[in-house]
Amino acid sequence: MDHSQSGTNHSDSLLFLTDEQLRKGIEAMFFAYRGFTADPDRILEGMDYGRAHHRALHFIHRSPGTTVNNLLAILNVTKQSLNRVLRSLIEDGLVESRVGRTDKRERHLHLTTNGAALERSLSDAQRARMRAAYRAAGPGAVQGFRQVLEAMMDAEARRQYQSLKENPS
Amino acid sequence: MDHSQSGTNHSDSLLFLTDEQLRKGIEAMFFAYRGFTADPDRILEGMDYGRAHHRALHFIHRSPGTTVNNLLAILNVTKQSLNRVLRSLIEDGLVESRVGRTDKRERHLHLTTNGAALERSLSDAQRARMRAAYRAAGPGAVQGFRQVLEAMMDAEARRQYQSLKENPS
DNA sequence: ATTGGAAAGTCAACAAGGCTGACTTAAAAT
DNA sequence: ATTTTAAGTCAGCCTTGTTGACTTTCCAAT
Repeated sequence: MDHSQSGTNHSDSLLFLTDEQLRKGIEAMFFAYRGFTADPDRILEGMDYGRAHHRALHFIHRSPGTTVNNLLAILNVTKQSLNRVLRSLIEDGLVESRVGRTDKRERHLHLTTNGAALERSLSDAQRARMRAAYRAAGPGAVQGFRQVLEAMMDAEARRQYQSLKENPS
Repeated sequence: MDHSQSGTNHSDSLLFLTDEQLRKGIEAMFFAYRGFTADPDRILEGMDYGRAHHRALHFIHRSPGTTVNNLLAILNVTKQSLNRVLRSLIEDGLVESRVGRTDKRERHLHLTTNGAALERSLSDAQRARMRAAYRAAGPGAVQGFRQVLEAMMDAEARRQYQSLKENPS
């Protein structure tokens, strides 16, 4: 790769993207993601839970009855890592694991009443921030935001994101 | 908070934001951040370094001569945590720590030639993805993306983000 | 000039949440 | 009947975050 221009190029594309513009985008992602996770993190600190538990609760809420394997594919962690999280959620009565009726090897995951309550308090906080950000940025910004994020995903993540999109619970 | 409508509200704002729209934004952040960090993570795996080292290299490159305290404020970690990372970078000759000339308690951080080379390979990869995402999303999307991210930051992070903005290296 | 406090660094101990590898059980698929 | 798949578990390791206690250096105010 040619570094003599540090990658800046004003001539070979539809957009004029300077390294400076790209770097601001990178830094915006870094600082914004911190804000994005801040409220749920605050709620969970002091409980025995962390961000990993939040993710599990979110996607079980999103796709009730999902299997462990489905969840592994979405979260992109090892089953040992997920299992530690799920075990504590099940032991604490926030998640229920039901043996599959057609395929008894599978475990189908559901939130209990308590689990749904915690998930809601976490997602309320996160939605409140997202709502405030959307409103501050204005209607036009929302679409651009989602378009850039979607284009930033790996192909497999985008597939998962879109299939969640098409399958609203 | 009233959950009877799960937070959906079509009447008290400029924007019509359903919980579904907000949740898609949340999931977009989750999947996109994974893509955002994927390329540098791949480069660093196998080296003794991780994401924490990447962050330090990025902001030292961004603000050469920054002090340890400045870096702590930006990264929002404890000095013990940062110190472990900085120590390995200094030992390996990627970062240089210079005693301050006016205030000798301070250490001013600079990338060495080797440090700058690694930082460049990391940021080249990250910029390439950001550039591709921007181009795929189109010119209008870029501004919306940045506006929403900026509005999503905590006040202090936004201040830091903007002061980096106003002070291009 | 002394002292108080800030900046930096270090040590020890710990926790969350990733990982690999090896292994079991049960059930489905071939 | 055998192989493969889904789930779960145990042990051990790594990175990166945390607290708390402590030292050294050095500026700045009294």
